[in-house]
Amino acid sequence: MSKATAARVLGGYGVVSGKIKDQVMAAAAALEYRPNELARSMSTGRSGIIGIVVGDIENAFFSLAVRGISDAARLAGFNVIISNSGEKLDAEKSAVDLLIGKRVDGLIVTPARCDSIDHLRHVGRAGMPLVLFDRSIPELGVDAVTGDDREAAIAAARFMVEAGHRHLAYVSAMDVEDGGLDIARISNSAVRERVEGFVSVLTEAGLPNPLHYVRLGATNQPQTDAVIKRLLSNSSPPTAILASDSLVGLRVFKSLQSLGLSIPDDISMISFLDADWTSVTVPPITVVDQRVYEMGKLAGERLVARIEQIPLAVERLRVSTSLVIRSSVARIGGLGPKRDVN
Amino acid sequence: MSKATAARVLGGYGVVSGKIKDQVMAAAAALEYRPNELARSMSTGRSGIIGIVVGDIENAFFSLAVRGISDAARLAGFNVIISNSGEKLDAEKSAVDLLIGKRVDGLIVTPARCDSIDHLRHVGRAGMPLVLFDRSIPELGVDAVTGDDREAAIAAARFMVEAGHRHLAYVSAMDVEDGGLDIARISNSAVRERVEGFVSVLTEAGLPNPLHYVRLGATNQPQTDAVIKRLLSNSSPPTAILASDSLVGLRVFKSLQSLGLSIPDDISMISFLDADWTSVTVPPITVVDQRVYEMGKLAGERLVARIEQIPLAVERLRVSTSLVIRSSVARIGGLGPKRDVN
DNA sequence: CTGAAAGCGCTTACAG
DNA sequence: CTGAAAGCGCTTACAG
Repeated sequence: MSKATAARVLGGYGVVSGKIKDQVMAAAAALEYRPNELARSMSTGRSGIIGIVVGDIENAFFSLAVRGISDAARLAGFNVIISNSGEKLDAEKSAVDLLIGKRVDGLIVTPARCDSIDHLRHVGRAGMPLVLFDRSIPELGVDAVTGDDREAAIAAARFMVEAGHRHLAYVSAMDVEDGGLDIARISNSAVRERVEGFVSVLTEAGLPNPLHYVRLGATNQPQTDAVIKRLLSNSSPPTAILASDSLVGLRVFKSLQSLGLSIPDDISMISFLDADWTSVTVPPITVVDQRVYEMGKLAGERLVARIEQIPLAVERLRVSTSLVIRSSVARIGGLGPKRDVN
Repeated sequence: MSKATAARVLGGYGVVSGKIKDQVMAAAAALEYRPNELARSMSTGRSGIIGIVVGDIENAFFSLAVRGISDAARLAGFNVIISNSGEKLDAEKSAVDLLIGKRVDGLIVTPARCDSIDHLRHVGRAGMPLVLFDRSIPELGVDAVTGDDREAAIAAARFMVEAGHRHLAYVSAMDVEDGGLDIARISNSAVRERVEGFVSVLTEAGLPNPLHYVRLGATNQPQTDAVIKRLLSNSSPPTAILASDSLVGLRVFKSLQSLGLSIPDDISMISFLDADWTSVTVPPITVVDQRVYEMGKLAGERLVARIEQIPLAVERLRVSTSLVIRSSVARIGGLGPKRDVN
């Protein structure tokens, strides 16, 4: 029989008689035939692959997200190929290029910077849908799935303020080039919005200098130790710290621990992400639960819808967060903070 | 000029004059040309992709390993495509099939079961090198990168025995079908070897019933709670627990905590893997440091060497582990265990 | 229902 | 140094 006929049954397209079909299947099984997906993709123009570029696969935030995306992808018959940018713009650029080269059917990326978008425009021009994850870039005109970062930070900060805290710090891992901190110029929209929310609560509460204790650059343990030490050496040091993600949170926790400070008696803290470690420390840590799996799933579903050309308005999808209250925030009484630290 | 010439400069092969080269490059840049890697792979027979099938990407063990593999791959000019088996044989089979279909240049897989290997033989027959990760299957005749699981378990068990413990438990997440426990039939070689090591120490120390407290099936929190409860309801319950991985370790920790037991006064424990959470608990947990990143890197390098057809004997590469002693194992004095639990 | 041809976008010899 | 042809393994119309 002809190759075309065999191809029809193996490829599952066209029409073939039952008898021949059986013969082909038998032969294919005997020869351990597996279709060459590469060739198939070349003809059909679809690779069946979704490309993902995340900041750091070792970060629980991203690995959970990846599982969400993968589950959505698998359900729709897609596979995923994952790249790590390490939150470096250059790595992100080449990852995107590579994935375009592999002719993925669509891309999900966590942009390291929201102010450098040429490489992201390429993907649209290459005819592939793109959905942004965790961070949004309105100018790009593509879908984005994020948390409700502003509201989350507001809830966390408000919780601390209501507990009586007057000096609150926000600590993030974001790399910063210059010393000056201009909120509007924070290039990661998630961090920017969190800081905005944080600052708005402090302003609302009539606290002075809301930006005073906002610190970026806690990218590793030594850096974090330095950040914390500087924070606490202040004349009226913060009594509560909001950590921008669970990695930062863990580092802050370790810093505090190594300084011999006890939580929440000496200092209070809240961390983003309901990570493993937050529930087994003493005390357990109050966290912002981000529902990352849902975020990933939503992003995956959205991308699939785009690939399948379902008509949809470009949107920013926000997944709501909630505060999981544990025991890391002290209630501070009467006149000013109770502390015995310096 | 001809397509062939343009292809030569874009593809970086053959010889082209400098002048023409510049023209082509300029035109390519203007048109935002990206080579179609699919087509390239079809012609060359190389996809530049390494396939990875892991048990669970959310498990820190695997995400660290994936980073090791990815780093090795990237250094050699390969990209990775990751699949999750969830430790399910069926999912693993289809992942392997899929990756073969994608014509990856080689595969690294963490076999869910070491006693079901047909699908793994396929990859060799499809002409692709395979390296096993974390678990070894000698019959398959392919490279494997593992920890020194036997020695690691021996070191951990010995540490406990030397601290005076006489009743030691081993808890793992492995799924088991029947109730009976036959070490030789544990289908995950890493777990089997750890149990062997564990048992050998108990035997050597002249302790009765070395298998008595070996428990599998701690696959989630409720299961683990049940396992722990059963263990402790024994007439002479274990005074020390060795957890087979960091997920099990965390669950065991939480179980113990929820029972109101304090570590190490009421009960001691050691966990495999130097995971995040193990250093911030009270007390910090003594762990088996598995150097997973190195394992991943080694596996990646080995696979690359195979892809590049460097002649090498088939080997099992073992990455040594070490015990990180913290404070979760109590020294038990004089006559029998000191405990006040039931 | 089945066959023969063209094409996907590259690379690889083979000529000129 | 450059061009024209063949081929990688599929799918997609188009005939029969």
